[in-house]
Amino acid sequence: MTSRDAAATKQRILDQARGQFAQHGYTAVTVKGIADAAGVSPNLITRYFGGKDGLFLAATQVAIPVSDSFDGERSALGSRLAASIVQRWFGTHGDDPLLVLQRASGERPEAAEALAAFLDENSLEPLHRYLRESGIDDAEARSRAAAIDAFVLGVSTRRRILRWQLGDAAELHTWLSTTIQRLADG
Amino acid sequence: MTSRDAAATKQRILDQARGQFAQHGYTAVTVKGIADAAGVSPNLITRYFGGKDGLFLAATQVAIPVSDSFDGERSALGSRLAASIVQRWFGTHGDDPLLVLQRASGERPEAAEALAAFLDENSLEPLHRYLRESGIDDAEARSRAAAIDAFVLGVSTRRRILRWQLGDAAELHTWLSTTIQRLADG
DNA sequence: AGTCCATGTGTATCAGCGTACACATGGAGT
DNA sequence: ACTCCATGTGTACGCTGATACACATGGACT
Repeated sequence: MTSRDAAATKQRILDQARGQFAQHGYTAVTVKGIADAAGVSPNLITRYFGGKDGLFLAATQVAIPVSDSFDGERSALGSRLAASIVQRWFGTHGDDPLLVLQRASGERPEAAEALAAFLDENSLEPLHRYLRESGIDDAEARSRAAAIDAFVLGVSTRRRILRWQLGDAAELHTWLSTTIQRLADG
Repeated sequence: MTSRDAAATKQRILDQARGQFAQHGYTAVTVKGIADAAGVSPNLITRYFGGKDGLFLAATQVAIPVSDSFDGERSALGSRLAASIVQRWFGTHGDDPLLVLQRASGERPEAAEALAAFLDENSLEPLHRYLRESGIDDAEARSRAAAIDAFVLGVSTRRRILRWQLGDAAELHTWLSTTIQRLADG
């Protein structure tokens, strides 16, 4: 029907793909399933993305968020990080490519690598640098950075993989904020 | 060949199944793959476990560890928990049914539920109770328990899903111990 | 030695998946 | 009005996965 707009159709397919991959991983998701959800024939997926593999690849292109959480006093680091996380979870529309990567990490080794690399670059390393620059000894900074990183990943996993119930945004912010601050200050 | 011992064969199948499910989830693993790895015809899986589903079910039966980590002073809680975790990771042979549950959580909803329930019962709740009994206000105890729980899950995910490198057992113990203690003490 | 059942295999079947190939059709440009 | 290509579909095909069915065989027991 008629909407005969290639760009929009592509986007619809991509959205549905991300949604299903984010929920069920790679193998368990079928091309036909995605096509049906997008209201399209399976062939279009082959045409537009070169096949299931290409579609998956396209669905995992992660937009790197410019994080300003690492500018400012350490006393408010927890608050800034918490705000950034809460916003990412409650504010963003559509499924997170990072979740797709985590879900598919067992079936596609490169997904695990990509996710690990992303977390290293965008969480672990910046944290480490920030803490060190705030006057903390290198080894200790590394240790605390790893703790915060693991904590955040754990919360994310609890919430998105295991469907955790954790109150509203404000409550979540408070909890994340104080916990992260605690880990940062030692 | 020749070993014609039903119990042993069953166990071999089960071990291989756990290994593959723990690595790749459910759908991506094939009955033939497990059978080959176990040196057996696929039919035996149908016969002994009633099919792929039954095998998965059998592979996720988790032996509940009697935890003594919650006996003792709070000042050493981190150390006791860390020891328990390290031992579980370095000491145990074979793959962890809990990892199977986590990996399959997207493809089999009941796996996600089972894992969440297990963590609630064996991590979150005991922690909450322990902290409260050690004289901490209820809401605060709940908050700290959730923090420790999420942190441990995060470390586990980083390590097992994303193949984290984190030194030897002793080093890991120290880090876990101090971090958990920090979260417990507030 | 002979019987019989637990233990295991070879082959066939059926369904579903990904995708290639031929075909339809709307709509922009002339 | 006509052409033509981008956009989309219907059908078919090969492959693989799970499992059902018929068959083989070792070894415990008489």
